[in-house]
Amino acid sequence: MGRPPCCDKVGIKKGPWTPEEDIILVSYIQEHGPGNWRSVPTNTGLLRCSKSCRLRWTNYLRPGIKRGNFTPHEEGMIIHLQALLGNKWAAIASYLPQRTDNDIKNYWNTHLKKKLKKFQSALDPHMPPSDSTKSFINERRSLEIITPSPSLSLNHSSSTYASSTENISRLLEGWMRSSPKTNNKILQQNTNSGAILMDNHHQAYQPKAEQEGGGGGGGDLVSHEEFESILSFENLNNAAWDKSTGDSMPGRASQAAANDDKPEKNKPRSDNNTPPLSFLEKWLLDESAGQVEEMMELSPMF
DNA sequence: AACTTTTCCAACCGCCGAGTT
DNA sequence: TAACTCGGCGGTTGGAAAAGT
Repeated sequence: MGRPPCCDKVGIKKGPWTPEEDIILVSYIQEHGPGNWRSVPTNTGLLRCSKSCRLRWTNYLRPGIKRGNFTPHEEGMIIHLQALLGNKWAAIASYLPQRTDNDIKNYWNTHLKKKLKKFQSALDPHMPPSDSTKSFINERRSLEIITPSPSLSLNHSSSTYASSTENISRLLEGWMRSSPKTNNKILQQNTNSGAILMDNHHQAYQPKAEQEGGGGGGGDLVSHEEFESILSFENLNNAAWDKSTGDSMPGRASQAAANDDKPEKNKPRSDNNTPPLSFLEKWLLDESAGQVEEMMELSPMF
């Protein structure tokens, strides 16, 4: 017979993750590393299925994730890759190592698809741009080329748990204060095995309080630098992508890194769907991405 | 101010290929 | 070889926040 079931479907919790659950998951992965998701719920006591744990880690908690503020270059890459590969979000994400496939998929569905649609209708000579299109173009010029789009920033309401590494660092900071004994142990492990809480939001993400200039909300935060220095989890950080060989896949990088010593079965299916990196990568990064950027500069839509 | 509509995205669902027994 | 699960993927959705009326 096959393997035993990964988790009992009865009593499985669904919905948004709580800070406490995040901490439990992060702490567990700090200790054991990502992978073997089946054992995560049972070993941690989390009332989540293994899939949910993996998704949470992959999309939000793993180090190296950049959120919000897609740059024009990233937009161009996504548009180009989508045209080339179709809706192979994992494959596309492999060329944008700091982005998750879910993020790219969402961004495509909520932003780029609409923009392309407008762009196409704007290009249609029989359909002169409407006032709304013109204003969109102007808006795009002023907001998204010159400055990051407000809609893309992570200036979400802070009334709900935003599930960012920012919040995790905030939570862990309090957690470390409250139980120094236990946490020293974890810290010890971190020193050996590396940090989980890398935060790559330095440029893209600011807490709301800081953005508003108040600074009150972020005053008691442990800085990202502190966290990085305290917790350096190098073997969980993004796998180095050897661009010269194209042998390894970037993106889902921690997974890839974690899977390096695993059998082939655990490697992403997209491996098979992705054209050889050496070709695409060169084409995208050297030439076409430049063309896209050029197009985006020339085109008011991008 | 109150209500409605739209936007956005975190998370779930179902499927698939591959591995395990 | 069959029956089963795992990990991964893409599509979709629920609900909170934002925008509009």
